[in-house]
Amino acid sequence: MAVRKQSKTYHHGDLREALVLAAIELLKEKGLSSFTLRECARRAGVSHAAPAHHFASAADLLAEIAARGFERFVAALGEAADETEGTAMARLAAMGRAYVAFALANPAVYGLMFRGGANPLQSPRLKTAATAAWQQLSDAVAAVLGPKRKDEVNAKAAAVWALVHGTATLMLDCKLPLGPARSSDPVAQILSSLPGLLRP
Amino acid sequence: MAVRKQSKTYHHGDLREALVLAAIELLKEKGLSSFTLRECARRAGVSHAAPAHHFASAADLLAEIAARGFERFVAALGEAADETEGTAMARLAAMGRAYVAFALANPAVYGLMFRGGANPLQSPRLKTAATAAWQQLSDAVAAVLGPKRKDEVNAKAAAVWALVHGTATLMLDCKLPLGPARSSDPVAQILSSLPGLLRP
DNA sequence: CTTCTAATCTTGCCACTGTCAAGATAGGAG
DNA sequence: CTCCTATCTTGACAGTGGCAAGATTAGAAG
Repeated sequence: MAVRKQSKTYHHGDLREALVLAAIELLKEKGLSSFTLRECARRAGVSHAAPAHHFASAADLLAEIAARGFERFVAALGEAADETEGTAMARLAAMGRAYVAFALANPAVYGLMFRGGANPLQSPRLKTAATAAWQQLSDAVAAVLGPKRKDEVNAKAAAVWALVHGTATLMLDCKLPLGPARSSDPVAQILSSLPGLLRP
Repeated sequence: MAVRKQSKTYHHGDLREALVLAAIELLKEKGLSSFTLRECARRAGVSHAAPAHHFASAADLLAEIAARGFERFVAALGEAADETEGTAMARLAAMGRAYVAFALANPAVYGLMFRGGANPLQSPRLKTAATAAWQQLSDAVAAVLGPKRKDEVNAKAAAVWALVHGTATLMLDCKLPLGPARSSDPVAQILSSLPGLLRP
């Protein structure tokens, strides 16, 4: 379905975009492990060597998808913060929930964003988006802590990032509740101890 | 180097073990992405189809390695707890450091242990080790919290797990300090806010 | 409008992978 | 000693990513 353009024209018209969309769909269906450049070409209705003219390698296509994912990710965090009124802590908590929700809604893309291919965060575009995300979270943490030394804000922000990132990856990889007692909403349960993280 | 047994005997003698060792070395050198069953066979000095008699598939070999990794992991956590005298909190902190240290020392294996192959934690052996690890951490958390409802202990333990797991994966995947200010020991910096996690 | 250049796409190939099937070898029970 | 069975080898197959050479066409240059 979707963008399987099967026109009779020799030239596709917008192959690059079609490949990206096909790849995202393929990732959603089969996951990263069975992602294939040739399958993307097939879904775009094009020969197996056509992608080479738009992406230097398969990893390049995935890098593009990771970059787009990170940009959507930053937008989602921003929206969560903007839509939430109340204390700075409430905004931070909303961002945390948005963080995990994004990961759960886009498992393969989230995986690409962090452990993407071999060298992570190398594309300048990806690095820009990652820095923006970090800045958002760091600012939210600073707003909660009030006037503090920059070092301390950074340390706390890193801890918050680790907590939400760990929650997301555990949910994705292991269906987190390893222990016997599983809550109806394990994510909320974990994130409820987020405030405690921001005290000396 | 290592276990490249090149004897002239038609039968290897201990191929299964040799394959596991070769695979672990290969993972250390090249990482999971360029892991290859045929390369393992080559390093064990054996033909490309020989491994099939010991492992049903390539994923099976990796599952074996993940299981062994998880067992070493559980042992490392236990040692960290046993070697540490002092408060329950000190023991928990030591386990957290050991957790991250293990991940950093065995990046590929750690990756296998959690996001291993396709279906994670499916082997019974792996599941046993995972449950043991969870129990260790959960007990340590319970010792810190004192007499509490089981639900609360589970929630807090999950938060602790998420924090250390997130720290480990971020260190592995992104060289964590995304922000500008990087500490000399980012892990210690993050784990220093672990105590705050255990307060209502 | 014609021509021609450069981008795009196809076909065909290579080395490599995991897995299967069939034959070679040898260790160990009887 | 014989024979059975586990182990290992050889050879094949479909599939992959990447490269090279040719076909096709869009769009600029004249």
